[in-house]
Amino acid sequence: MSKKKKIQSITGMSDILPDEIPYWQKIEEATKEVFGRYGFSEIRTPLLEDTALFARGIGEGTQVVQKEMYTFEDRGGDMVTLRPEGTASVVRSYIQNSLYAKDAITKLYYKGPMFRYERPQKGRLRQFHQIGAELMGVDSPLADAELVIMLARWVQCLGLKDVVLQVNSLGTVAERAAYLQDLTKQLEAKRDELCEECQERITKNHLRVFDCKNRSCQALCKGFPKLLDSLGEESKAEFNVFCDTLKEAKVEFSINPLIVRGLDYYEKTAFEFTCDALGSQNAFVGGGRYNNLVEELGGPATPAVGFGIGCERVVLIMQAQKAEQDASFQDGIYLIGLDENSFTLCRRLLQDLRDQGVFAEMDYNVKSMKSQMRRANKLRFKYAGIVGEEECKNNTVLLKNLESGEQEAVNVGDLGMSLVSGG
RNA sequence: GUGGGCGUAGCUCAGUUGGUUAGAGCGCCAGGUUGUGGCCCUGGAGGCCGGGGGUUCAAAUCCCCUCGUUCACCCCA
Repeated sequence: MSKKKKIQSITGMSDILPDEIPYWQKIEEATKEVFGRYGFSEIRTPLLEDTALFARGIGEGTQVVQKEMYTFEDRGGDMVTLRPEGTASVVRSYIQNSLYAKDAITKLYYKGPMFRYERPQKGRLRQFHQIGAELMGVDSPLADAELVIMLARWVQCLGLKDVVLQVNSLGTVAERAAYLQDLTKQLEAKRDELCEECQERITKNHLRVFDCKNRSCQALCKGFPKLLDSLGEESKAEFNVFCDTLKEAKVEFSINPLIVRGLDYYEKTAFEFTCDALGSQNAFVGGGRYNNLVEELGGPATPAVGFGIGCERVVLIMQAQKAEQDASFQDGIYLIGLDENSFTLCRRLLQDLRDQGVFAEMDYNVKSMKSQMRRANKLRFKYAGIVGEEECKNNTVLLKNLESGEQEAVNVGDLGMSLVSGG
């Protein structure tokens, strides 16, 4: 090992190693398959955007914008930011490329890394990956429900267990503003009885008071009005349609009036998928409706609904719930050359087999048979192809099935065929 | 930004009240007589005990600082 100082990855930015890749590929396959079935097309946007996009889109006052963005000045003097979420970029692209002109309804999904400067913990990294979808051009609870149903099927497709879906309605911007004003008044009246943290929340995060762990705060909360109860008739009716549609599709959910979204643009429908396998950060999907964002970013007034999936969190669930890994043998052949001549023949054979579509491997140096056999077994190859003096002379390969232990001499020319048909 | 836990071999961890050449299991490599893997046996490589400073005759062990990591708060996917 070198004595030079080791360089390691940046805090909160981790490698996804080969062992973990199968989970990621399953997730990506399920996404392409399920989202495609619901009419969503993939879109890829840059990781780096004008800082103003997020400041305006997510909300100047949010914690994400104020404290968590990777923002810096580029060489030309412009302020740029590594995207902390995907929706703002998609909406920007939607406007910039006039996607609204192709059809009144636009369905897009994306996947990729996001960046937030936070303290890492279980299920939270500084570079993390999200899969998200946006349905633009429709203001209907049917669209909201469609997304949630799609997600439920996606969860099913991945085989995730013990998943809980919680839904809520935040009301329209006007309804929420009126409610918050009322709530603020009531909170102010009881200010002295609230804990220190909640006193701060009065001005910053009113709704968070509801899930304060402090017992006296909890007791007081029972007396405060709930946002869901204060909605107007229309919002309530829409929320009911949303819930009924989920029920029709046999999607189980519970109504949680405390579900709040952290980004400013959300209104009306809000939802979260959670799983206890995740620890403290237990939500792996969060989403909701945002009817003002497109206009806010300079596009035509366009209602929209969307969600974001935290991929690392999904991987955590899959790992926690994984079934026993089967250590079965995989199709393919490991070639073993016992001497220089045989080894050279094996190298040629290796290339032929690979060209025929066979998964084939071998060493780069002639080693003892024991050593080569051990590696064939370690890599879980179903077949070993042994070549020594005898085989060279007869132009054959001793094909050994490592699973059964049986072996037979096969003509070099027939090897590819017997592997393809017999494998 | 705040608080707690943990940094000893590639991995998981032992290491007694400070006391010789710092250990185990797994993994890796090589052998166990002629050309046969897994199981078993033997051997080997691999550690400035995260880094720096201090106390001491003596520090992996005690103290301080620092870095890293992890969990939680805040907040979020």
